Amino acid sequence: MPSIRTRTTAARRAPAGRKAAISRDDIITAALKLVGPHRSVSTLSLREVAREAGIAPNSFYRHFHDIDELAIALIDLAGRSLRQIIGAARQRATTERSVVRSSVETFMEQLGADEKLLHILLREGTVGSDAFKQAVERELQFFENELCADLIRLAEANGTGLYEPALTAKAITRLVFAIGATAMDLPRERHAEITEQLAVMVRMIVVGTQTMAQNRAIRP
Amino acid sequence: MPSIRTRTTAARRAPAGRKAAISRDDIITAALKLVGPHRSVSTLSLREVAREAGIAPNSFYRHFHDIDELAIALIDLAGRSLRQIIGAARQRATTERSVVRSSVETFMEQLGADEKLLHILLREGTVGSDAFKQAVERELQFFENELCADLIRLAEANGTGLYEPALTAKAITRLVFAIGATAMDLPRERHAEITEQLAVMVRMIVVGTQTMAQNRAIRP
DNA sequence: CGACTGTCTATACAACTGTATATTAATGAC
DNA sequence: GTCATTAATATACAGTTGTATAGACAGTCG
Repeated sequence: MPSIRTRTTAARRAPAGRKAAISRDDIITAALKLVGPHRSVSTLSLREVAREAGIAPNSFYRHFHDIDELAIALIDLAGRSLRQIIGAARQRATTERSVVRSSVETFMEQLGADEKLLHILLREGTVGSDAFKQAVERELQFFENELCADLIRLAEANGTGLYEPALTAKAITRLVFAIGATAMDLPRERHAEITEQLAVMVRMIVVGTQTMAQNRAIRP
Repeated sequence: MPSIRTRTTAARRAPAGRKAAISRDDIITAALKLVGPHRSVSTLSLREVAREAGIAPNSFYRHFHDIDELAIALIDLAGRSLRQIIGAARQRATTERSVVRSSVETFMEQLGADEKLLHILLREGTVGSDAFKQAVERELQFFENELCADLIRLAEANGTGLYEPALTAKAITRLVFAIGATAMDLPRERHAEITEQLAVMVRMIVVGTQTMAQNRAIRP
């Protein structure tokens, strides 16, 4: 039966035992070593990750309740990282045309680099548990929101209209991720070609939304 | 050492043994019972399918060399089935606007019906072996080609231009499948809403490609 | 009628999985 | 130094998987 003094000086959860020899991040790093173009997060086993991290299988539970919790952590990490990269690229571009171009190009560059993070985001959206898919969905929504704000900003700056900005952003985001997912498995020589195609496709959506806005303005 | 008479009367592979008690299709049917919104083809195990089909695990090998071969058969089946359904819907529609509408609506209807086939196509595109992904890619290409032909036909009939028909078809196909994949996990009440959104998105692409074609025609 | 041939089943095995239990080792508080 | 607390481990267990091997059954042909 614990004494009253169980409550330590520090208000919440004072570490009164052995120092942790391995951290959550170490496990995440180990998991990242295992995933790749031919290995999806959802097929990782607890034991496999533990082996790669050099710890006993059971030690995994000290840091993650589930293997799914690990997967969600990976997805969050991937989303945050990619949003930062794309965001930086977008801020460098000012005109609308170059925003499309530079975003698409940066996206495809990340695909070329063997950054596992993007692969995770692209591939794991359709498999795994519900919590799993919701995590990917959440990241995509972040992208949509940022893109939506950017589209509105540019439309105002350039005086072009915008039909349903939120839908436009959604269409662009989903299309880019879908095409990116297929490009992932293709040899790198074809990436340039796909970048061109992707830019044209996005252009279609942008021109479409502008034209539809104009037509609505003309005959309300 | 086999005698020369091993070659039977029938030129190729005469069935001279026990009649097959179970067929490839029976196994495919069993596998279809197992997949669904929360179960992907790539996670099916050989034993599981055999159990569902009521046969011994080893009997599986008589009909499929791999579990991957089964998966590819499922993908092919799903692709053929869906193409037929959508194709029929498209033939019923004549004007361009109704082609977009009815195709999208038929697509979403299929999603609502608990047809496992569409689920397979939507979900398995990004996971599994290479042969696996190629099978899905092949089916998507079929859709693209048929849609492309339809777009050209309609553009000529209506006198509207078309900027890069193949790219337009690709953009539409990928977008519809991407949105469909996310809709799959949502409650059915929201399907109507998503159908509307999807129709607008596709409209954006169509209007975009037409406008771009016009602009190209004006200043060549 | 045999004999053959192909289909299917039974049994078995090694590898792997997630997790339960008990044990050891390290750290900070007293 | 002692002791409680906690991290990490070792061992173990039941379940699953894919597949190898060998045998049992049912048709067909000579």
